[in-house]
Amino acid sequence: MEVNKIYQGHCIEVLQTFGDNSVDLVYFDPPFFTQKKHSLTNREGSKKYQFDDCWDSLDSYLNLIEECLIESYRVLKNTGSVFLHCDKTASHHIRVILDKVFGVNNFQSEIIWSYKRWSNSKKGLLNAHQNIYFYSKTKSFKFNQYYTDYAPSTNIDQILQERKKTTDGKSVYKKDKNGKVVLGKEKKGVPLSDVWEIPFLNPKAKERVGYPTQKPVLLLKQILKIATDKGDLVIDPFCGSGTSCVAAKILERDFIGIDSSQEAISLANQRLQDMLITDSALLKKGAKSYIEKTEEELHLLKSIGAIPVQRNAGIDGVLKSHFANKPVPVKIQTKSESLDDAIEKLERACKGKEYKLKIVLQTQSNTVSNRLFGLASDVKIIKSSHLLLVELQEQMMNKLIHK
Amino acid sequence: MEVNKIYQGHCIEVLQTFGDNSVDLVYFDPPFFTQKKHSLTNREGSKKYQFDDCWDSLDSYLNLIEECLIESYRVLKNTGSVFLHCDKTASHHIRVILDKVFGVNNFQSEIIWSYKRWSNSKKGLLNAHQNIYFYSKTKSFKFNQYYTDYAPSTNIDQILQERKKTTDGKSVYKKDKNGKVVLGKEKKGVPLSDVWEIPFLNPKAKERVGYPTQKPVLLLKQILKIATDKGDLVIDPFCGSGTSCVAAKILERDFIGIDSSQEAISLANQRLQDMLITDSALLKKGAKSYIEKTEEELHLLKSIGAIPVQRNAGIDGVLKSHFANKPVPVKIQTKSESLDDAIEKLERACKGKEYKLKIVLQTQSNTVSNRLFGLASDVKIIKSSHLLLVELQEQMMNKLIHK
DNA sequence: ACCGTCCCTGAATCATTGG
DNA sequence: TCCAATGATTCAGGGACGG
Repeated sequence: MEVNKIYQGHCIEVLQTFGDNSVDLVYFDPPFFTQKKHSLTNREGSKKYQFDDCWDSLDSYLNLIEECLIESYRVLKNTGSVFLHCDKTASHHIRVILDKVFGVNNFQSEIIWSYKRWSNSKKGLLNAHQNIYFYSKTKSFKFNQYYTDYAPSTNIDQILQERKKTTDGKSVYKKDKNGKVVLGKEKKGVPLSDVWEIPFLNPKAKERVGYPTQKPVLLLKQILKIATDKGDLVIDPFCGSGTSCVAAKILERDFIGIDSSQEAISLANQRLQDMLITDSALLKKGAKSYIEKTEEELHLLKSIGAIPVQRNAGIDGVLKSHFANKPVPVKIQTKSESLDDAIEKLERACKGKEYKLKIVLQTQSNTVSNRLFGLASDVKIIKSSHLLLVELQEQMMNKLIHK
Repeated sequence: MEVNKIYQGHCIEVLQTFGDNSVDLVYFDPPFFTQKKHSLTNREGSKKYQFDDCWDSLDSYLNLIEECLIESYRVLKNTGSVFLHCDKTASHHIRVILDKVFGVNNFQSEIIWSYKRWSNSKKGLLNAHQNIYFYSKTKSFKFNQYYTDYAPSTNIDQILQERKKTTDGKSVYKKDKNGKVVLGKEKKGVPLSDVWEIPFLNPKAKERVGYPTQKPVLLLKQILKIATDKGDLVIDPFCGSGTSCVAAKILERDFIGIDSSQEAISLANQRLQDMLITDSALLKKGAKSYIEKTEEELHLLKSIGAIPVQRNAGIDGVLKSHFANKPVPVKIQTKSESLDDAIEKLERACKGKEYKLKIVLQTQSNTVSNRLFGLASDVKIIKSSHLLLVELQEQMMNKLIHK
């Protein structure tokens, strides 16, 4: 059989043409049993891709999955494994099948792909994850240990210090004769956990090709990295728009894609030529880079019932409840700002918008604003409780001194 | 049946004594199916023998779960729901049972409790989550929507603008005839998602009591908050060390715990008793009940640079920096308290201690204190920024009306 | 009870502007 | 020309509504 190609056909029939023990990884991303038709138009609006995820019954769906998994099991090498991607709808039934086909003891992990996404008005909790089941064919499966950064709260410096036991059995940090701490051997980081926070493919991302249920390349790369080496063979029996194939090509793994839809295959082939991958700014810079407020500012905002605003200079928050049917923007005076500066910045940020009330939270005990006199401004000043406290203490101090 | 009590016995037998449609929430945290560990412990030693007596087979384990779920279903009100906490070993089988007993359509969410954990040297991915299945008895289940912060990458100032559809179906921001953007209605925040990152143990509280599978109180509180109201009845048929009972008590829900082990029950009662002892101690000082600080109070305290103090009726926090070489106690006026009440409580709590400054944070716009006149009290009143805001808005409203 | 259609959301990218 | 700030845009997937 030829690798690095996408085959058209029913996945079981195509799989049957492959030999035993020849594949390193099966990435299995079947329809999720949503009983819905999924359709999406591509970016130019020229083509509409859709696939039917409607089934006669749960049993007929599960039968297909089972047969396909049996074939997958057969073609896998002894060091191989399967990653089965599904969502809450049928995950439990599918895992029962996986137990049956691969064996309970070859269950390795339930990977949770978690993401933030635009919300909706559902009663209940917002859906924000999908499940990936990781089963190996045997105990001697291939696994590349992968280390992530330490949690931000971890004191890395401390971890790097060497430790010793004192005579009374306590563990303390070792110090040399000059009293300096001894740095220990290199630590690799924390082993990758089974909860993966990877951004959902945003509607605006160029990586999107218009195929429904498209997965981010990043997710597939992570799977391929931990379960295969360069040159290994990856099979995706429901390849759809071919994300797994793209990831395999990037990481120099061989791949075989299978899909029943000719349209999907053309699309996947197109992607393999273009290799259009956008790297997520969010992931590159980190979610923290968007946060520009200090803890104190956040507490102050929340204590007055405001939602923090991170992406607008001049506005630090918006009150949850409107005033006169309009939102109320809030600006916190910074240490280096005069009250007038703060007011001006807020005014500027509100240009072109009809607010009925704007708030500046005064945090510094400087003189009263000059700007407000004689001006018909709807900016109002409110002193922070902390400022009131500081002013009170100053007053009391003065009294104590004068005694 | 008596509430706020822990019963000893087989969960099914105890459940059978309860009436139909009488319970608001069942928190179901069964023992893990330890069939696999059974053989492991045989090799390693006799330490874990306590677990291996339970189950002959997976089927007998699942039978127990099923019977117990059937009883749980019976006792639940139509607005009630069940939260079933389980471990990956048998979670899929248990969910099949849940589908059977509660109905596929009453599946609401698979909650992922994810946590950071110390790494081990296991081959494969680090286990860092557990699953909680949320099923309701009927469609009209009780659910308290709970809103969280927007993602830092969201431009909230922008999404407050109203939108409209153009003739060609695109969504654009609405503008009035003067070219100004039109501001839309109030936003509450983002609905809580089904992935909950909660630390294994609350780092601040000395929560651990030594029971093997103890769950953090925070996790249980979150469940109770979204699925019950004050005064509702919560049942935990496998209550173990009684975390759910503790959470229920904190949040003023009624609870019934059931466990077969007398040891577990003593432990759970001990935990509840500890809370009671604190209560009675507080009663002597004049407190009414165990009060938990709300998030608002915590933000208020932190915004003025105070450290929250738990479980002291007269003092809610202490300032980080001393005044005149003495600590400064802070009390927040509660909604139902008059300013004088608050002052009196603070004074009483401070009796016998030489503070140079005591602060009451006024949160309600009631009349000025009478008590302070003519009294040489060192209690000082500071208005919360939120109160200042509310007063300002009232003033402005009055002006608008009088025009 | 069951379609199809429309409306509403907000995360995060892309596009444009401004310095 | 480059960078940061911010305005514009997309679309899954709920609910509501109408037939």
